[in-house]
Amino acid sequence: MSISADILRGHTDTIILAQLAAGDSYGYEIGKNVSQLSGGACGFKEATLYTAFRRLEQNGMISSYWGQEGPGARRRYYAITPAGRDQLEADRREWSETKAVLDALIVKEG
Amino acid sequence: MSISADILRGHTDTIILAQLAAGDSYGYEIGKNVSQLSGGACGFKEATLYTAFRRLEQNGMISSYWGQEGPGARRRYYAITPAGRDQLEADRREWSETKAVLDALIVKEG
DNA sequence: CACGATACCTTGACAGGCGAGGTATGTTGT
DNA sequence: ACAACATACCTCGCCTGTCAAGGTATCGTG
Repeated sequence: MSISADILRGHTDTIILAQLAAGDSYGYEIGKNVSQLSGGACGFKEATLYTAFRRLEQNGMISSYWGQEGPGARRRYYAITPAGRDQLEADRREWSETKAVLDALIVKEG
Repeated sequence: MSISADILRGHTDTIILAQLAAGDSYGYEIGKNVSQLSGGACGFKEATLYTAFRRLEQNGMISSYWGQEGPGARRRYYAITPAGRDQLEADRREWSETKAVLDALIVKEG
């Protein structure tokens, strides 16, 4: 986990939306995927993840439903909403600008 | 201010260190520089800035001294310490990794 | 039947950003 | 002379997102 929580802060929702843009998924899986995709550089703590789901659902960015697996641990699936896709678009644009701005502020001297 | 505070969070100290790496400066000036360098995309609120100075000084990343201007508003100058430069190096490396990881998580689908 | 993996959830503490408020000096306009 | 604004500093307390710690339930394996 070489990327600190404070730096990830603010990207949590975006990362979740990006995962859901590829298809419905559930908490445990999203957590695993993020760890894997980041090469272990970062990952969500469970509390962080579920807090984010509540927030996103309350804001209408995602919706949820219980999966119909046979017997076994139940899963709550999440789906991105149209509003969520709009938000993701905006977040991606913001991320693009963030990179440019922080490169100017952090990487370059003075 | 198109870059949200939550995204900037965690970069505050790094940005200040990067500014001070180019030479001693004081709060008001650093604030102006950051706004300018970011093209108005982001900026520090005063409270944020001065909180960060306290934190950085307490952690030995910067030191401070009062400027000797003639009459006029007094300025407290800050200088980066060797430990601060080490931290800045580490932060820059982390930023580099952050860009790669978040590109993988946010920009690419699934 | 114990143990680990899967899978969900809540509570309370903590830390950083910042709105709101304050102080003091110098300059500029009327 | 006096108001208004820019410079320049500071603190208090709220808000929000993260997360350690704790909990629940099911399934497969030894």
